[in-house]
Amino acid sequence: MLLRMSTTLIRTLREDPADAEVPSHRLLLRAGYLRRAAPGGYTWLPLGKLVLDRVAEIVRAEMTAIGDQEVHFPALLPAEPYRTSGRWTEYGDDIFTLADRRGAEHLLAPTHEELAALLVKDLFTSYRDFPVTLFQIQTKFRDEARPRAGLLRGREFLMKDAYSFDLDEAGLRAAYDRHRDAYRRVFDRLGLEYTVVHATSGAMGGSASEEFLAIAPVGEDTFVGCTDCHYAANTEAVTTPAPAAGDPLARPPVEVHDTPETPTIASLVALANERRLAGRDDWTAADTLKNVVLTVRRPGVDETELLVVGVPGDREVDLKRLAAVLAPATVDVFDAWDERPDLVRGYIGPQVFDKLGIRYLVDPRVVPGTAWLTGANEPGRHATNVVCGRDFTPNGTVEAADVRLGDPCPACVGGSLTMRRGIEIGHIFQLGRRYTDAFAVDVLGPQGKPVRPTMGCYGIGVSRAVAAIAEQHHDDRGLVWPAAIAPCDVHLVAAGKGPQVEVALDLGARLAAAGLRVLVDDRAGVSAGVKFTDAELIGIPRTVVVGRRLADGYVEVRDRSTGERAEIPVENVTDHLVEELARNVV
RNA sequence: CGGGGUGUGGCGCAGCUUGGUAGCGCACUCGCUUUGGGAGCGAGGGGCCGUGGGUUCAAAUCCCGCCACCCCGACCA
Repeated sequence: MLLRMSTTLIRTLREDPADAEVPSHRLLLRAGYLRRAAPGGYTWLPLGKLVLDRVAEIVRAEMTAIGDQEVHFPALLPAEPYRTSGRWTEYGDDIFTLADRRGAEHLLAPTHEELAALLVKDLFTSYRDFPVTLFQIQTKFRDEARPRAGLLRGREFLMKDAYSFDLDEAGLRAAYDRHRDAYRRVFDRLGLEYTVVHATSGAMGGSASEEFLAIAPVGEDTFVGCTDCHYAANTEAVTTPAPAAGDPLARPPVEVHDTPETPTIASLVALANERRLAGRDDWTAADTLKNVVLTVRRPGVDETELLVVGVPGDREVDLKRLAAVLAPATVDVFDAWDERPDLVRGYIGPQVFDKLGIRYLVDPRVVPGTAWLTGANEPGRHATNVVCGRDFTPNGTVEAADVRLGDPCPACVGGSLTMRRGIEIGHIFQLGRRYTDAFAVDVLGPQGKPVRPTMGCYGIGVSRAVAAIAEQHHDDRGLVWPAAIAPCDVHLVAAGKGPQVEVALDLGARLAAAGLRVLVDDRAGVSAGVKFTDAELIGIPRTVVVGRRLADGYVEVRDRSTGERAEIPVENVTDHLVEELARNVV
């Protein structure tokens, strides 16, 4: 392959585009890989398309290597299957919906679980046909509330999605593990530094789920790791170790105190110490029980219901974590205090929820036998020694409290949590039978009885992976592509007023004939300096300068990543580069 | 959806306070010179100033609405 800069649709920008903030977006625009064409939508220019295709090809190769079969579903779909599965309403505003000329409702698919299940139902009738996994690489559509950061969050993006079908749990686990391993090979080949974290399954439903996060400061996902062990999890999926339970009946009785003008935890703790409530002057926010009133709305239902979450007073309720637990229901902070005079704002205690019929969930730290300083459900009054399991009984526990640096690791003893940010580049799920149930996908089993397959689904953000690679592989001069996905292997720069352009084109043709992908900067009237800076911006692994030493029979070979330069005789260049390439690709 | 910011040739920006019909750098075209780290001189082309309305003799500039983009938050396989 030989691309000539003089004729290819490449236009580098000397300055940073004003509306591109993150490095990948800025550099992909500046170096001529992308142009913004629509809100959250980008045109891939020739260089960008080459990179995107190479990434997609690596993904495809690893998927087919584990026996997945490539198909291609339509992106434009009728609403019915999504109504049947419930996702038409669950996905809500994130789905692009449209009507055809007869007014029939359609959508632009955000993913294809429904279609995969229907396809298997359509074609397979016997247990002998299983297991099977289908995959496709296709443009996906989501009506993101806020597209941002170029390719990192678009409304239209390229995704590899795979769907496995197995007859039993063991088969599903095997398929899941097979994809987990394949994903590691994909991201290793792409040159990404990443981590695999436990995740929540969100609107997808199902049980086990892990996310692959490319580590980058601009990532939108915060994940935690452990200082001592291999534990890693998305913040939403972190579990809190519960303290040992005590005997609720061994605690002193509840005392109610006048605590005027203490609607906040800080003011309450200050007053409790000042007045030595319950004989103590060492109260801290962690001794208090904060009760946050929320409203929960189930998809497709108009009415909301009240939910109160109790957390130790030194923690905030992390709505993101709570929403992940409650999904697909959505949650908001309650603010209609006028409508509920029985809830005394700032002085709410859990003693009354049972009577009021309000659902009450607590942080795992609130175990039976723990005693709390909390509201007395009267203005200006709080109570001490309010004991879980004696004075109130929660309806369950919930992971809603914020996670902090230094919190104890849930997987080992003695480790503490660290926090970093990452870009979600892959996500794998054990879905179970949600979709096969929805469409009654049954096949004939060995005893002639129907068997219902169980599903897994596995996604890789292909276009997002390009951005993630750019985030991890650049310097202050431009992009520095790993050899496996660079748009070309060699960037030939013709620098000089003599026969350099002609020689460079000739050399380019020989390199291309030897199987290399070549970009030749054959632009006339462009100074050497401009060509060098453009080569650095574009970030192809090797630059070959055909310049002033040509007269002596030498060209210069530069390594974009290390900056190393070597003078090589022209006649040896082809062998030299072919050999280097072979070494790099290993 | 809430808060903040910005919309002026392809890109980066000035002009707006104090209305008078648009300018700078880069890029682009032509000519000559130059040619190993973002060249010089000369001559050019390209913008209904995001959009709709209003005020005014006159609006890029003042007023109102809308749209888009960026950042923070909410949301989000």
